[in-house]
Amino acid sequence: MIDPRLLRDDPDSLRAAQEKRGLSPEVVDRALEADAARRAAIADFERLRGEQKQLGKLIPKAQGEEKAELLARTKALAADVKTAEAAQGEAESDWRDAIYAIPNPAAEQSPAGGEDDYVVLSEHGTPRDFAAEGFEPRDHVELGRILGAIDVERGAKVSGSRFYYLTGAGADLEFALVNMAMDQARAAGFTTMVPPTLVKPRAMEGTGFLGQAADDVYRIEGQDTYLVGTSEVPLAAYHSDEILDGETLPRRYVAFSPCFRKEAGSHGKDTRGIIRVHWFDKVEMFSYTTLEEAAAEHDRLLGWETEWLDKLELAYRVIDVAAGDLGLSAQRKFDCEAWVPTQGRYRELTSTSNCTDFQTRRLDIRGRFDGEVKPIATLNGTLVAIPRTIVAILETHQQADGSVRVPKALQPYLQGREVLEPVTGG
RNA sequence: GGAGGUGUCGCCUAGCCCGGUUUAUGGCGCCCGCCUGCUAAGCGGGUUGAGGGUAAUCCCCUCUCGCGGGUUCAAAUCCCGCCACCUCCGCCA
Repeated sequence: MIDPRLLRDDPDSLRAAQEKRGLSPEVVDRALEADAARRAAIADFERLRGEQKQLGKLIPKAQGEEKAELLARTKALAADVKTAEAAQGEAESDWRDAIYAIPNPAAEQSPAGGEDDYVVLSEHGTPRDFAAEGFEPRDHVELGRILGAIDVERGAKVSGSRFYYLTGAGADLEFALVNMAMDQARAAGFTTMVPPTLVKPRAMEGTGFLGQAADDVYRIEGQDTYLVGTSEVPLAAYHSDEILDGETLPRRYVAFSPCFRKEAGSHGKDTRGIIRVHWFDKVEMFSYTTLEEAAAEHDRLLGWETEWLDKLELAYRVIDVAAGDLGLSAQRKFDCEAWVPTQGRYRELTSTSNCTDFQTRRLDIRGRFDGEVKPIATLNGTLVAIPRTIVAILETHQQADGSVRVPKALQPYLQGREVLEPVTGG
């Protein structure tokens, strides 16, 4: 959630932030009204409650007629207190709903507009020129079949569309990537984690995935729990209701977890292959730090992502995602998009977001600094999302005979293999 | 899944049976001050968090004894439901 003080002190900045995202400023006015109503309800309740407590203290000392009279008065008052308390509760929940609907205002540097209004920050490597090399590149589905690495037919047979099996070299590739990613993160000082991926509503809502994004989330039938779409959720909720010692910041965690996404509303998009799937495994970086340090930490996360992509010898670019495409929680977001040869375009491989204090306010996470309790920031960044990374590696490093060269840095994690060779049968 | 037990302001703990004088006791830790060649000890004070009033870091008020309801003029205390943990039984990778 946004800082309630900001709503009261500078609603115009929030209206402007809504405009920048291409959204209506109406939610701001609704929240302002709810805030006023809430404060009035609080004052009302507290006045009555205070009176009740004052009178209540006199009762044990009173005797006879005086006592009877006090009891009569407080009895009447008790009903009013109850009514006022209920009204306050309602006003609080209206206010909460209103303020929860306001997204994190985008950073000043974030470009205004929607999905297509991103700004390219940098380009790394050069897309391979297969025409010059004299052969037509195969797409990852074909390569996956040749290498015995990806089985989408049987994935669909067993689990439905957008599911797959990683087999043989494909499965080996996943473990290699995960281990390599974990090693990189560990070396950078991250604490490794394997988090739960089935979570309560609090964790989901706290990270901003139950608003408009709820359509994309799997809910367990008959149970108030959700499958997470990213380990950002359990990593953010990890410290919920805690006050962290400021001395221990930044706290950096790296988690391996499966991710589940309904991909509602993306019918017809990326139907071929494993670019867009309902389940995939991912290694995710997560930082808790001070608000002052958040932007610098964001740059560091991006640095670890580019270091990773460089080691995989991929061609990619970094974009500054536009305000309207940030999602509820992020204040700024960088996507790393790798070149996918058979698509002739860049596709998102990793992404890093600065959520400032938006999630920590919802999850009641704060820091203590020289005795003072203050809000802190959370940031997240992908190190490796398995299927898309496999797509980029296979397509980028393929050779004319259908084999795939293994990037040098990855070789030690693949039993020293330098090339993935085609297999026969299936 | 069944039975029993436990959940108090950082940690430990008193209070709960018998509701009100509890602004929740005491210890440890921590902070400030005093004292003391230094250190330790000793003495005094402070030490949950949130929200509202306010220009306000002073002050006043409300909420906070796992969570949510209920009873009552009044709930840490009585009643109901839920959650977590522990012990035992059952089941199970």
